[in-house]
Amino acid sequence: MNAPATPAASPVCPRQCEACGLRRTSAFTKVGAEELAFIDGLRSGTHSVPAGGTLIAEHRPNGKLYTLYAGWAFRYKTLSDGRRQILNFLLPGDLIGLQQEFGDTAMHGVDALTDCNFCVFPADGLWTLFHARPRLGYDVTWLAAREEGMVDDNLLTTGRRNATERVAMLLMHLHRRLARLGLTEPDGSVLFPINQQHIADALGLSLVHTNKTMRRLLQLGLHEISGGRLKILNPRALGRIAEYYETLPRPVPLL
Amino acid sequence: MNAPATPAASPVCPRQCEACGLRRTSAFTKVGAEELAFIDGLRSGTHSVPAGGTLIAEHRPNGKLYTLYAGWAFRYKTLSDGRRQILNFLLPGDLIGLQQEFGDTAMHGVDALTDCNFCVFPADGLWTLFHARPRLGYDVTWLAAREEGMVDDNLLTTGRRNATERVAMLLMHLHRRLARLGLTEPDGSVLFPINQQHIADALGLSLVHTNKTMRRLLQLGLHEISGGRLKILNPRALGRIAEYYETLPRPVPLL
DNA sequence: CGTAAACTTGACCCTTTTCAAAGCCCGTGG
DNA sequence: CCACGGGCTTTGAAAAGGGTCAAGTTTACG
Repeated sequence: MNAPATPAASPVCPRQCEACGLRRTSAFTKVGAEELAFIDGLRSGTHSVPAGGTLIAEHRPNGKLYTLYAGWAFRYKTLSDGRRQILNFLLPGDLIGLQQEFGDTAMHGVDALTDCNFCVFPADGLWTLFHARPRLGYDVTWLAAREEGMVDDNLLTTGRRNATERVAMLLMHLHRRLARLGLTEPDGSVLFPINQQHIADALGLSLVHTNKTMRRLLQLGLHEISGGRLKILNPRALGRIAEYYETLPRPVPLL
Repeated sequence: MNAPATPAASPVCPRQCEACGLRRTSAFTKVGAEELAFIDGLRSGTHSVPAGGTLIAEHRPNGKLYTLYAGWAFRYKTLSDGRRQILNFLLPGDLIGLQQEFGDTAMHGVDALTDCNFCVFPADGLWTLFHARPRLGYDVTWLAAREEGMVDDNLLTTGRRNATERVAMLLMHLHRRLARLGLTEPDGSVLFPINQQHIADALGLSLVHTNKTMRRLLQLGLHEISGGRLKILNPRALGRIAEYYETLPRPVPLL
């Protein structure tokens, strides 16, 4: 379907946006030379966070905006006694920090799952962007709406699906997103750098129950996880269980 | 704190945005005359939906944008067997339909809880708006980020809080939002046009368990619901249970 | 005053959580 | 080369929170 140059090939953000590995990908909307130059000018630098590190600490809003260039990360919120809810997983191309920018109630942390590289945009960059490049402003809103859509889905999953359905949903969802980024191996497997605790926290389940549920699915031969990679063996069955609907792939804006 | 003219006073959208009852309220950001005129020009009309009716049917995307002028509504998603998850409640001033506009995966229904009046903006209005009025584009993004923040909160609630905490959270959350809109009566009570089924669907609980949980809270004297009105009797206790953090009120953009 | 919708309650069952303890994988250091 | 330790996964058993079923009861309203 799509076999773009994998962004993982060179995981470090290039100096110039024109050399951006992500943009080569068919996953993102094409953007004019002028706009590209503008983005390049707006970008204040890059930042990298090692696996397990935190990009944004909860309750400590920072106005900066980031685009995840390479790696996996996740957004989360916690309660005072340590209960944690993962809001969504972040993959290359995702824009991070909009809520912070607007200094609203939305406070959440962002941690890296693998070594991550981010492009950094200054706090007041958005304002500039909206004025100078309405088209890009529109794109930002698009991205915001898209991310909200993902959280909506997670809310449905967490609120109304049972454990088996939840796991099936998560596997299908992540696999599809990675596939769209061209991050699948020829054998159909994808990198899967999250452990069962992350899955439990994303799905609102306990670790133990998550494990037992995944074990059951595993024994049914619906998927396979080993060596930090995930392979979906029976997408139809998993999709049916999760009531997962494929949506037509569509290029996504990239800041 | 704020005692603005209640929008509910005249529940029908006025012809001209300049006469907008909502804008009189201290809850919304002031906007220049030019921008106001622009919004007025953009607005293609008004629409009203009776209590129980639906503004947007699930899985049937319509490109229009709406601003809820008066009334209560809610966004939801359902599974094929009827399980329903309410994503969030919509109160006056909320912008509706961004996800649709962008035609992404985010498919959800919007139903009216009370008789509702909406201002309608055409499908391609956003594009125009971003180009002609960057400031308003920025506002739209702000609203999108704010709504995502609310869904984030709901996800934490549904995924990691127990039944009692969930109910406490919902009551505090709605009461605060209404208070900010100036929709509290002198006695501190607010309109509360939702039934226990709605609460259950918003919190990811069953109807029966929701009832038992609310009954317990009621007997503790933490709140009071009758005649379609809610009064918080012990905000401190409810807030503590929910681990609810008050955020400083702040004017919100209005389209 | 009658009907329908919404709220309550009790009993029972089951999914999920909690607690506790092994087992496994792997990198480190002796 | 092997023992050791830490993180992650697996399992079992027991408890609990929440779901389901099946009536009632109250309230709203025509």
